[in-house]
Amino acid sequence: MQIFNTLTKKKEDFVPINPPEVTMYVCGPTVYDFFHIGNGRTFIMSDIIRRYLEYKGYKVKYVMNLTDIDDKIIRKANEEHTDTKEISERYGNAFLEDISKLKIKKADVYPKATENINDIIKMISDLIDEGYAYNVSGNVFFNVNKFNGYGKLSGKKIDELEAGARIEINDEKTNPLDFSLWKKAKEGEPFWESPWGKGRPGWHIECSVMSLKYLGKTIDIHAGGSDLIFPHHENEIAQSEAVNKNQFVKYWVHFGFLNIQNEKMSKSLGNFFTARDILNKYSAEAIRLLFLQTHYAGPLNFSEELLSASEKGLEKIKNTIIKIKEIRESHKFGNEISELDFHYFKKQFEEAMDDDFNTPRALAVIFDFIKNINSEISQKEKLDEQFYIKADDYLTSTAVNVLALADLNNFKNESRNNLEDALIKTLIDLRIKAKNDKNYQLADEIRNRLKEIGIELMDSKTGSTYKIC
RNA sequence: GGCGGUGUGGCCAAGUGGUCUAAGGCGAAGGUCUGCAAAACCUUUAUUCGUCGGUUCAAAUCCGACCGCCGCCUCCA
Repeated sequence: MQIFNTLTKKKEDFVPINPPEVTMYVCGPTVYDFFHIGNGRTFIMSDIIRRYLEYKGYKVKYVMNLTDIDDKIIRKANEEHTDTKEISERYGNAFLEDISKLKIKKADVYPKATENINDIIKMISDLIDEGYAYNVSGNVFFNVNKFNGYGKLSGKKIDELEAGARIEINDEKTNPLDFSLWKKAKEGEPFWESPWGKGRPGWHIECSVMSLKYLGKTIDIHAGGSDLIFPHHENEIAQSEAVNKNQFVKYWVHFGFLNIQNEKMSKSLGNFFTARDILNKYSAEAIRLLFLQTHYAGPLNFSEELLSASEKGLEKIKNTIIKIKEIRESHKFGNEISELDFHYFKKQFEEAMDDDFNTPRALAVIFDFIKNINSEISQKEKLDEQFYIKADDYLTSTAVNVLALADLNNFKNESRNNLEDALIKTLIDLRIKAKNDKNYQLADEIRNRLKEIGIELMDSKTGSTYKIC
């Protein structure tokens, strides 16, 4: 398996430090608002990586932090005349709700900055003791010139950055590139006691601290949006490696932006949709399918038209899975044997995913598989049970478990509500009677009226099936 | 100014030296099945990969120039 590593700018063989364990850290949200669907791309694609690693037999330890204290949260709290805790809890909970709706597997831990203040203070103290950081009347900064490898992730050079000179001049810093580890509290701001006085942690330090605390000195994978490469991840490397004297991260993974009309979706441009709003109009699976159709590192132009197209494509996958399940449950098997090479499709799927999580290719394999399955079903009179077992296994392990493009629980709820099921079956029976009497007007009326309330009937030689939309 | 990404059919998108007259999805056209639908299947839908040159027996794929779009360098997934 190969992963493109931002640090080396190459695809590299994936060799975890301590197999079968894989440690993975993903930069989570700052909880000051609902997250937008562009942020959602990072969460979903990280989830795909995690799920595929599990498919490969790795035991993934997955940590995602929640930044629950920072300028934006303070500003929001002031605007609403409340405190930062209320804001961060509100949006932290909303975040957990939304990622759950997006069918993202839970992290092992969602550590919060404010719950790790002591560890943060400890790391800052260590950085000061070792000469990497300095305190200027209550503000502590990291001295980038002290850290040799500064710029190695983003490919930037310190002197060139200085020449760029778009950095705010701050008299307290010895170098404009130095970044805050500890921010002195201003009047009315929330604060924690520290050796440098009342204040709060800077943004970058929390990831270094929590990554170390929950996953160790060197972790396998650290992922996040491309906009975090500089300065956030660069700074994390500097802090962590300065203190730990160990390589911080083995594989850096960065996700491309979600664009709207070719522009990066962002809060500041105002061109965003919250994941929440999108989920009200489209299924989580369609959102996932849309994201999977583009490689994770490239840009993805987002539009509702594309989402609708994905919703259609998803139907094809879902219909096939439902059909296979129904045939298995009804035991309507024959004894015809399929020549279909299931092993080939499994291999193709794995080759695609092994190649830096090439989900567009993996999807092509799945769609190809589905076409073959349906083709077999429509060409042969009755296939044997083995065929359906293998087809079911394949789609469950790939489309359902790795890509989460279908939720088996939902299918069950749809068909297992006994009363509802019996009612619909009664109507179906009556309609078949009408059909047999060539009373097509009545038959069509039953079908149309059921459709109006969201129940779609589909006729086949053996009878009618239904699905709830 | 520095660094990076990207340009493939109507739309989205994979492919980075020969298997490419280019995967897959959406859309469109025709057909099979059906009382009609829906679903599904079959067939068709790029001799061409931003433009112009070059390297090579061979290029969407390598090199050069040019054009277009986007991003990072400031908080940002």
